[in-house]
Amino acid sequence: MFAEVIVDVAAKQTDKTFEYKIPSELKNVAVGSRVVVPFGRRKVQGFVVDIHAEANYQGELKELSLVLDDQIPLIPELVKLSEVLARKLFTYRISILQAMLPSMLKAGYKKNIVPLTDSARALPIFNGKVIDAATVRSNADILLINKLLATKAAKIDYVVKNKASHKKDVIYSISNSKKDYLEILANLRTNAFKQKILLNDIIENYESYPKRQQELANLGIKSDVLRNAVNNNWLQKQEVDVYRDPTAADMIHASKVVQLNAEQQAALDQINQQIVRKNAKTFLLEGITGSGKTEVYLHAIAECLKNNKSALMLVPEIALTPQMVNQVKSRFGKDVAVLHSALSEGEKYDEWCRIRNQETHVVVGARSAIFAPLTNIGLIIIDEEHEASYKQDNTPRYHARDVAILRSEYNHCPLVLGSATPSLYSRARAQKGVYQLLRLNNRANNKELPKVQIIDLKKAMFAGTQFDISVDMLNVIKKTIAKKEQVILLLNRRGFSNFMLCRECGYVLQCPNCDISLNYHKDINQMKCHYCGYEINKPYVCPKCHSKHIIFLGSGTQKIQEELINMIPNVRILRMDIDTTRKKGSYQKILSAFGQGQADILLGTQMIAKGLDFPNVTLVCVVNADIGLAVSNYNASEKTFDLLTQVAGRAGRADKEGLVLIQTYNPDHYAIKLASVQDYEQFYQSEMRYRYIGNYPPFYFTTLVSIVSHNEPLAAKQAFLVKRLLTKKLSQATIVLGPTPSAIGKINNQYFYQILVKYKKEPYLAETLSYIQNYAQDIAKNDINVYIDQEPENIM
DNA sequence: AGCACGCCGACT
DNA sequence: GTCGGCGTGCTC
Ligand SMILES: [Zn+2]
Ligand SMILES: [Zn+2]
Repeated sequence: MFAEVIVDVAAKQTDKTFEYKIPSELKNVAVGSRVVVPFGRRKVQGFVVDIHAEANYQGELKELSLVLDDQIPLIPELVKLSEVLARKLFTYRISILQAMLPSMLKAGYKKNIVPLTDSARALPIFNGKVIDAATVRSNADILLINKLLATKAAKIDYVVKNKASHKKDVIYSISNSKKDYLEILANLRTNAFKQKILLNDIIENYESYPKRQQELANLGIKSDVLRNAVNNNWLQKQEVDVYRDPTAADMIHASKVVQLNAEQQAALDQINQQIVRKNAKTFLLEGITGSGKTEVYLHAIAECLKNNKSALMLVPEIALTPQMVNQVKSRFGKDVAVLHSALSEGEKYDEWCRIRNQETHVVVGARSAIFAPLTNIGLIIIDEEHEASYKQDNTPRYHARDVAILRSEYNHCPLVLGSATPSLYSRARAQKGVYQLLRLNNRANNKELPKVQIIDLKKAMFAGTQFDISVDMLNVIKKTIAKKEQVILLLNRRGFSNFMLCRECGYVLQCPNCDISLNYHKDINQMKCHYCGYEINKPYVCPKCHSKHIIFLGSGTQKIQEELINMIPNVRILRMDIDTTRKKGSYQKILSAFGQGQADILLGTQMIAKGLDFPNVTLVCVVNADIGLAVSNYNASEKTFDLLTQVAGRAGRADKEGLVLIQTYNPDHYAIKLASVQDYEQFYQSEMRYRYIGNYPPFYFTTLVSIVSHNEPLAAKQAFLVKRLLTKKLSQATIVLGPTPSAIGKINNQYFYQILVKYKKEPYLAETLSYIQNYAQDIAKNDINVYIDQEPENIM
C-alpha cells in the first residue's frame, strides 16, 4: 500500500503530496494519520491524506518511518476540508492542517551529532555521548564537527520530537479477596503501622479500589509502603491516562430547562425542523440584547443530542467566560468539551482528545474550535456572528463563518448565526434569502431597555484638566457611586499604550525593524514591539540625546484613571485594557472582582463591552463614541454601532433603572443615534445605502493582495506589475485599487504594498491570484512574497 | 523550509 | 590548493 503525505514544510515548492510506501509492520496507517517520513536528508512530520494500492510515483519510493498517534488525529472530513481551504485561502495545505490541530501535535525538530569512531567519542565535545547540534556554537567547534562529518567520524541524526503525551496517574488495584487481606493484616508485625493503615483501608473501603496514589498518600501511605505492598502482591501498580480537566473541581449543578416564550419557540421550531431533516440550511438569528438567544441555542443542542447527533457552538473568545461555560455544562454535563485559549497546552490537547474519542458530543469554543474533530454534527452555532475575532488575523486567514458553512454542507446540518447586531454581510444575505432570517424582538424577561442620553461634546464643559470627561458625565458618575451602585466606563480606543518620549529632543523610541514605536511592558520592565516581538530593556536616558528627561506616556485608560482619582475622592477603580489583561486569567479576575463589588468603576476599552452582566451596574458611560467613526475604515460605523448597542445592553436590570451616557462630537451621526434606541434594522438600512454609494462590501467582495519585500523599490515595482496584471486579466466591472504602501511603513524589516480587488463576480479570480503567486516566485525568486487575504477586516 | 551541490573569489 | 560565500535546485 502507498500513502500520499503532506509534509510539515511550509513552502510553495513542497505544497503538494509526497508518496511513500507503507511498510507492512506499520499497522493503523489511515487517511488522517500523523506520521514521520524521510524527506531528503532529514526526517519530518507529515499527514496521510490518501492511501492507494498502486504506486503512482515513477521514481524510487521511501517508506513511512513511524505512526505517531494511537487515535488517528484527522477525521476524513477535515482532511478533505484542508484541501478546499488551502485553495480558497491561497495558503499551504500544511498550514491549514496545523491550524486544525492542537499545538501539542506540532512536531519539534532536533539534530543530533553522533560520534562514530572511538577517537571521536573520546573527544571532550562528545564525552562519549550524542550531542544536540544546536549546542555547537563556537567557530572552533563548528570547524571540528565539520571535519568529523567529512571524515565519517560522526554523523547527523535527524529527530522528530513528538510532544503529545497524556498525563499519567498511578493507580493501585487489588486482586485478593477481603478474607485474604484480613489474614495478611493479622500476620503483620506489631510495629508495621503504615502497612496496617493500608490494609485497614483496603478492608474497609474494598469497593472503592483501585485508588490513585494521591488518595493513598493522603492517608499517610508513602511510596515505600506501596512498593512493599506491590512486591508482596497485595496491590498491583498501573499507569493510566487521565484527562487534564480544568473544571473538574467546579461543582456544576444541573439547571432546569427554561420555558421559551412564543417567539423563541417559533425560532427553535424552524431550527429543529432542519436538524431532523438533515438540511444544510443557514439561519440568521437576529435577537435584540436580552431576547434569550442562548436559550434557543441550548434547546436546539438538546434536540440535536436527542437525534444522536453532536453539536458545535462558537462563542467569541472574550465571551467564553466560566459563566457561559457553566450555562452549557449545567445543561449537558460531561457531554461538553470546551476549547479555550486560556487552557494550557495540555488541557487543550486533552479536551481535544475527548472530542476525538467521541466521549463528548457538545463542543463550545472560540474561533479555532470550528475545526473540532466532531463527527456526525447535527448543528453548528456561531454566537455574536458579527465579531471580527472570528476572522483569524494571521495565516491561515480563515473566517470561522465560512468554515462553518463548509462543515454544515458536509454534515448536512443547519448552521445558526446569532447576533443582536448581525454583520451587514450576513444580514444582506438573509435579505436575499441565502440565509433564513429568524427574529427575536422582545426582551425575554421583560427587562426595561436602559435610557440613553447623548452628550454633545461640542457644547459640553469638561471636568478636570484633560478634555475627556464632561461635567455632566462626572456628576452622574458621582451620584451613582453615592447610591452604592456601580459604573462601567468605556474608552472606545484601541490600546495605544505606553511609549517612550524624550522631553528634551522629542525622540520616540522606535523598533529598529518596524516603523512603529516600542511599547513599555510593565510586567517585564521592557520595551517591546507588537509586530515583530523585538525587546530591549527599559531605557533610563534618551538613546538619542542622552537626556534623563524621558517619560513613558500612559495609555488612555491609565490617564482617565488618574483623572477620576483626582476628581472623585476615595473612588475605587478597576482598569481593564491590554496592559492589565496580558497575563492569563487576569481578565476573569478583574471581572469577578468587579462583580463582587470590589470597585465602584470598571474602566476599560472595548473588551469590557462583553462578558458578565453585573446586576449592580446602573450607569454605563462611553467617553468617546467618535474614535471608531474617525478611523477611515469603511466599516467604522458598523463597529461603532455594534459596540454602543452592546454596552447599552449592560446597564440596568429589572429592579433598577439603567442609564447610558454617550459622549460624542457627532451627536447626529446615524450610528450613534440608532444605537441609542437599539434600532438595528434602521441602522442596517442606512448603512447599506452608504455602502452602496461607496462601492463597499457587502455590495462587493474584497480581496487584499500584499506584495512584500525587504527591498522597498522592489516591492513597489512588483506591486505595479501585479496591478497591471490584475487589471488586464479581470473583468471590466471589477475595481482594482492601489498599490499603496501600508500605513506602517516597514514591519519586521519588510515593506508591504497593498492592492485591493473589489468584485461582484469574478470567475477567474482564483486562477489569476494563484498565477500571480507563482509569477512572484519565478520572477523575483527570493525577496518577494505575495500574501492574499480574502475579505480583509481592515481596508481603506 | 532545509540541505547539498557547485561555482567563484580570497586567503593560507 | 582549500575555505566559505551565495545562487540554484530538490525533497516521494
Ligand atoms: Zn532625547
Ligand atoms: Zn518590530
